[in-house]
Amino acid sequence: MKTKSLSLPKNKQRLANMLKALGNPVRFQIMETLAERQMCMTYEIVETTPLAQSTVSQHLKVLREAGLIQGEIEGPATCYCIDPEGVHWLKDQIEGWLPDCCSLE
Amino acid sequence: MKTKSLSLPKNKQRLANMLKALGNPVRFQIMETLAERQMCMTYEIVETTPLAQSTVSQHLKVLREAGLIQGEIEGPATCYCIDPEGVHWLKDQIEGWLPDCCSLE
DNA sequence: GCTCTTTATCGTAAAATTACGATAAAGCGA
DNA sequence: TCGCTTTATCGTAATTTTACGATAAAGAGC
Repeated sequence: MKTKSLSLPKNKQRLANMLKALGNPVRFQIMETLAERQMCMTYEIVETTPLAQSTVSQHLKVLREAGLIQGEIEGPATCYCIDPEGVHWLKDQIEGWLPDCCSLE
Repeated sequence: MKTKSLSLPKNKQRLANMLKALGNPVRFQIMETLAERQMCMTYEIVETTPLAQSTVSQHLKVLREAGLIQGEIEGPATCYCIDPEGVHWLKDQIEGWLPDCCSLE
């Protein structure tokens, strides 16, 4: 008994999706780790958390599908980094959001 | 079996909380309605959604507790509007977030 | 006083999220 | 080839979120 449709326009939907992905503290921290280190193997990200590998892998999937990170298979491992286009788009959207009230200055 | 602590610093915690609140499409749309109309009685917000009054009231509570809106009791009703300070703070945080990569130009 | 309107909260059920271990799948080196 | 490492996915349980109706609380008007 959840998610009563209420479809937003595609842009807003994408934005809300990104915000939701970032709203989880684990995923939020993963983004900061990736920003700091430029790129990480999955197992390195796992090491920065108290969580199981499978759990982290799922969080990475959420971030990937939201367009916030990108992963490249590299031998048996995967190398993740921030998706600069996605994050740029997000920042752009937020900056122009609710322009009537609350603009910066 | 959820929410393995992982405490973020207080600022980031607040930011993640706001993002989570905005990640829900209903709440996202409520923010836009409030931005457009400046202020709304609760029942007006309910009318903009297909949801029950009690459900909308809960969503408003989440937004209020995240510091994104403020409600003022006005007679038997409540008048909601955007919390400009909170939204300003959010925009500020996002703008300065992940400065190493992905800065706007 | 009584009724009507408006809203928040409570109790609840349904659905989604989060987490884990176990299991695949795929590359590397001996 | 056979292990070993690394990762993604599957099946699952626990928790949280979302939604509703019913109920309280509080002001306005008669």
